[in-house]
Amino acid sequence: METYLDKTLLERGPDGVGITGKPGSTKARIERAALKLFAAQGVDGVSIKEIARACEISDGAMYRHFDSKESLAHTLFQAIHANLLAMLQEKVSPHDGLEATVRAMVTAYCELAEQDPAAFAYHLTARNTVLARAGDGGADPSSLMARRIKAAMGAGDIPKGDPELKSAMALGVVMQAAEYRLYGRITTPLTDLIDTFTDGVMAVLKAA
Amino acid sequence: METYLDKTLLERGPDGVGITGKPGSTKARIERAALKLFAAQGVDGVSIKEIARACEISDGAMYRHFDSKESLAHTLFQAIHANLLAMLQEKVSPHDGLEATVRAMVTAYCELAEQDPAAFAYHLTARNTVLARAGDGGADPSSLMARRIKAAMGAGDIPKGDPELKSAMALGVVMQAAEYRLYGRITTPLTDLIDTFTDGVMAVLKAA
DNA sequence: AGACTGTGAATGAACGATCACATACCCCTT
DNA sequence: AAGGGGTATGTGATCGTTCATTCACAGTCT
Repeated sequence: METYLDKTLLERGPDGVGITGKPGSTKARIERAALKLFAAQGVDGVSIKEIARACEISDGAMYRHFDSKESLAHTLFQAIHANLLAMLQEKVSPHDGLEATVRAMVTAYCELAEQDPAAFAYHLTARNTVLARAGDGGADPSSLMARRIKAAMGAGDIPKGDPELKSAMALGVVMQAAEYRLYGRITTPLTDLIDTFTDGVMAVLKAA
Repeated sequence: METYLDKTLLERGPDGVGITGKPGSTKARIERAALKLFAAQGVDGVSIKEIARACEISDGAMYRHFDSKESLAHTLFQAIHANLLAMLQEKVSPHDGLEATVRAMVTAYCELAEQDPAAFAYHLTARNTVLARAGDGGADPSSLMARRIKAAMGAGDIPKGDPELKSAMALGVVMQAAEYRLYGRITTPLTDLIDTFTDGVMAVLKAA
């Protein structure tokens, strides 16, 4: 099942750079090829042979670097997820106010989406199929946001309500736009929209 | 590749009711079983045998009712899409103001999500993989929204900007929350949140 | 009799994974 | 500097399985 992701956008990512392997290494080339294909066709829609052909090695060689297709898909997702979380945590400080936290989060998503669209697209489509129900115990961006929102509610900065719900509504503002960008319905680089997103998210949070 | 959709929610849909076939008919039972499985595991993650077993018929009998798995998946998606559009168009009138239009759209999504979570979940995950880039020429809910937003911008009701972008941001408020609901992160029925969503969307649209 | 609906074995293709074998590279000893 | 053993890497044929689809056949209605 093929998607309609913007192919030129997918090619925009770093070239020989993988996720786990050293840039230029075979492992990195496998990861990069797999990432593009997973993003465009879904994990189930891609065969080992296809990935191997895309990075010009034999099927057998794949298994010198990864135990299985499932493990490759899982490794890639976890690495991207960890990377996103790191980008976020590096931008946000515990002393920041709500708006600064929102901006940090928006920026992290926008930067990943523009720097490495394939990684972002794979993360976007796979997050619900691989992330366990309870998540990793609140270590995901959304839980982090929910906690900040709860604190802001307690401090009276924004109206009270279900923090999880408000977090979803806030996240949606950015994520849906990012999805539109991946599918070519929006062409403005997301990094140019950080202010717009921040304002939009703040407006949602302040709404009753 | 299994997802972590809320299984009890998936079961909540109408039982022998399919999409195309008469309720209770074999065709309807196939459609219902396929819908649940597609929603939970993705089209590529489900085999014909699996669907057949789920509705207690033989593999061969499947082909008395559908040409292929792909055609079954496509038929289901198109029917749900058309149904969603009909629900929306029946609620919205050309004379309505922006807020009434927003409310109509929010209501359509929320009602489908609660009445038939499996159909909604499948629509949610499949819309990007099956809907062509240019869509069906603006006959999707989002394009409809974008047109209304553009008109409201022209009338000076909301700040000017890219209607497609604003439409994405507005849609995201509802869709991300709906996704959270499907994955069990929110337990409030979406139909109880129509006011909240409408307010949130309006806040986003009014934001600079 | 004839149309419709169902069965389950069969078919060929594609899949993920493994294997014996080959080549490249590095470090150690001479 | 030369040689040799070991490890890492790559190959492509091959395995058993599963896949979507087809088919001859059998009930079940009208």
